[in-house]
Amino acid sequence: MTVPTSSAPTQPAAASEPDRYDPAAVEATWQRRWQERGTNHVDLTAGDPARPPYYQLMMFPYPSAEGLHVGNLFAFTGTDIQGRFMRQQGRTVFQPLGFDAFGIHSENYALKVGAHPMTMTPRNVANFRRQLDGAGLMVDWRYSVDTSQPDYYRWTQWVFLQLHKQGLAYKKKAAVNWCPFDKTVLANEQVIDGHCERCGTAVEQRLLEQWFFRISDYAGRLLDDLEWLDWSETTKTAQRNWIGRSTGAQVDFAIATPEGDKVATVFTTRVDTIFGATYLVLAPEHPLVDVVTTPEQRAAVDAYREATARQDVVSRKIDKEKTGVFTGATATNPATGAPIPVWIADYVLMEYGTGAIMAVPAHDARDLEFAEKFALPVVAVVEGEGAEARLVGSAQFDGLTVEEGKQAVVAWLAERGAARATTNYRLHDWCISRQRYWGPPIPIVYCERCGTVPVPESQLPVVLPFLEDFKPDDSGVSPLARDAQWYHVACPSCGGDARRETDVSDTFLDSSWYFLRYPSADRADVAFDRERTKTWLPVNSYIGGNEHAVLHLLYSRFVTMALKDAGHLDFDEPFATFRAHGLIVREGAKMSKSKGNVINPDDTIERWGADTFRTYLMFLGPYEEGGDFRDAGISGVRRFLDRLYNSARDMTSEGAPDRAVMRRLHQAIRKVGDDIARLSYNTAIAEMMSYVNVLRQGERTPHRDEVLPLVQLAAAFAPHLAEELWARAHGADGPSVFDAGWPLYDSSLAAEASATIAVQVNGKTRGTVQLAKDAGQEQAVAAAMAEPGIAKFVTGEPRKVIFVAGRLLNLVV
RNA sequence: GCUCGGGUGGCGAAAUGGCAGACGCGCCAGACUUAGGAUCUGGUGCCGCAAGGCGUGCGGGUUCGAGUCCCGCCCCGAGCACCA
Repeated sequence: MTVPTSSAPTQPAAASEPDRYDPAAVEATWQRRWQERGTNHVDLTAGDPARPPYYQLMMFPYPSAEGLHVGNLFAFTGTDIQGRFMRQQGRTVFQPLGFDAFGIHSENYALKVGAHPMTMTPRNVANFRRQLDGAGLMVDWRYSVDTSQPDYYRWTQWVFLQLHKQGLAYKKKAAVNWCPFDKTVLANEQVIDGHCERCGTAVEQRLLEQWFFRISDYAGRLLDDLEWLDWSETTKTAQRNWIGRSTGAQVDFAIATPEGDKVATVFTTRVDTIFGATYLVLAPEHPLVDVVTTPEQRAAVDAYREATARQDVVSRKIDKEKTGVFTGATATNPATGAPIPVWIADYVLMEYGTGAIMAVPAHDARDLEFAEKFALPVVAVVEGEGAEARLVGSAQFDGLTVEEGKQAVVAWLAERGAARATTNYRLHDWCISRQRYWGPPIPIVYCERCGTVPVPESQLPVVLPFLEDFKPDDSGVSPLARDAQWYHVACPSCGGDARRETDVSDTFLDSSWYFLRYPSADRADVAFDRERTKTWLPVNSYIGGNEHAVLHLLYSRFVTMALKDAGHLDFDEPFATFRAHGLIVREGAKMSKSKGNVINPDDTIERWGADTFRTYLMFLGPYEEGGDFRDAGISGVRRFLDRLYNSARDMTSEGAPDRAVMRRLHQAIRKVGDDIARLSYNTAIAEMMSYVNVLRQGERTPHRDEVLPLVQLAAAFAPHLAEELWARAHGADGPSVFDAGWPLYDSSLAAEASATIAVQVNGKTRGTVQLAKDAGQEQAVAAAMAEPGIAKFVTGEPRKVIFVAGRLLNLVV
């Protein structure tokens, strides 16, 4: 009773043999049909008010030459299930996908294999498309992006100009992280433990002119919104750590010099300990150092400053041994009036706070280490630990708690104009300059007469020229400078001789706004269309890896806020909901090429089928925690899909469905729906397996009404198989199973007639009794006492009886 | 050091304070088979013949009842870190 649907020849089987699930044939058929029928196409006007728009976003991949990684597939499948499920729930789902094709990664790979990124990238993208379609993702490719194409990066450059217009882009000569291997500047976010995130080389300090974005201006907003954003807690925590708010106070210390008093302002989070501040430390680069240093100390101070300047960023932060030099100057502690010495030391950083601290060695480990090394006084002003801590030796503040002390001391100092409460952020401005080739040229022109001139929007894109030799060098200048024809340009302002900015922008700028582009990807005249943006954004649901918790997600939020402030958007936050998925490992170990334990999706799909692969990836463990891919386990999922297939093959429409089976079905409808919605895919699959076991119990012939709803439940996980079985039941030309809705849940059908009650005696489970659903305590006790196995533990009258209807009875004797 | 996660059978894992181990892998036994690395059925936390006892990293506590809540530790993973 099956409708032959596959154009691919099925295995020639003996007439007596029933047909078997053939994933390759089913998947080829449906991938073709989806394409022919435009099943994955979405109407971006979202014209049907009964089907409200739902923007489901997945993190677009970098199209590597190696092809799709299982990690990609794990991420995409988990997102795809959400998108397909929402479509079944009646939403108009937009679930686009594109390619993050620019960047050092591609460029380095091209250099390594002697290829050119401009020719290599389209090949890689095509291979990714093939693999992604083979995995059965519900993607509307009509709205895709490739960040390395001029029709995309034209608008990346436009985004730069919008930020520039607002004064959020600026150039400064700065000590930057320089990777001597990749020969480029790295953002702080790309330096891991002093090493380049990409190649692992130790990062050096270099002074270069760089373009920065003033993300630090947005630190407060970026932090505050985390309060209400519906994001994975792990991601929010990572962002909070990164932004690093600390509240405290700035305090002014007068330093005596021959030209009169100078003021050194320090930042402290422990102003309550000011009575214990026994010396002052300035960062070596602090502008006051020159002013306050005495002639006797000048030589020592200069030598120390020079040594610090020579030191690279890495060793300054990693050498924990305290060093420093006395300036010869004396400051006055504004709380005690006592003279305290002024030192310089490289453990105080110019970039953070005010570049100066008051040292309280009694209550700060770093200050203590320094004080001990240089024999500076240590004065304790807090006694006790934690909540018990009280101020001592602090004049009128004695006896206050730390918190009370902070308030009182800052207020007292503020009265004399010597202090003010402030907030500091650890977040640094975002350096977007890259002295590399494979990225969008920063749209700036330098004119001798007009200075720094932004390229007019009408002249975008500034096209990245094809450079035969794009290899970076040690000059600190981008390879683009070598293309004289490109480099020399007429000033857009005066028409005179000018030269182009040769830096390209950071890949993270490309990806900071791609979700805005998707709905308008077909538009050549605007970055993003007002109406489409209004319909589709903010993104309803974003799912991706936590490796982007700070970089990509923070930058996207910042750029969105900046574009909003410029009047281009009317929302602050781009992603209403974000969920971080876990990491996938294999047999307990991280997958890596060097270990040779990488799973090749092509091989796995060929062997097991895409539907089995998808479902198994989701079955490994909790989606948000990741999972362990064990090769042996996949057969269980395949067995499940086989049984689903066989159930549909064998099902009958004669007679009526079984009541008990239908009860289990309705319980499953509810649980699977709830579980998918909360990304608990592994338990959703377990529930379906459990139901199939009921369905096939004793090799019974299942009823059509028992089987088809299961096909719908499984559809998001195994879309090809579900379409096939659905089409066989409803005709090959009928609507897609994804437009057939979600099976109706009927709580009266799901309800159990009787309940199994656990009976405990003194909290130990001694047995169970079967009771009517609405049975009361008396009936429960009577039933329990009628069981000899239970009654023998009950001596005399129970002292107390705990009864939880439908669940448990506890007799306390 | 600070901030988050997480520690449960042989393995991957389930469990609104209410029968710990659902579901799957593996394993054992059986059925069907010329065959089984196919399929189906049953079993499978540990100790014990059994009755029963013991079991969710360790130690306390709250509760009629704790994997779950509280306190103190230990271990694993992630983020931040001379950030004042």
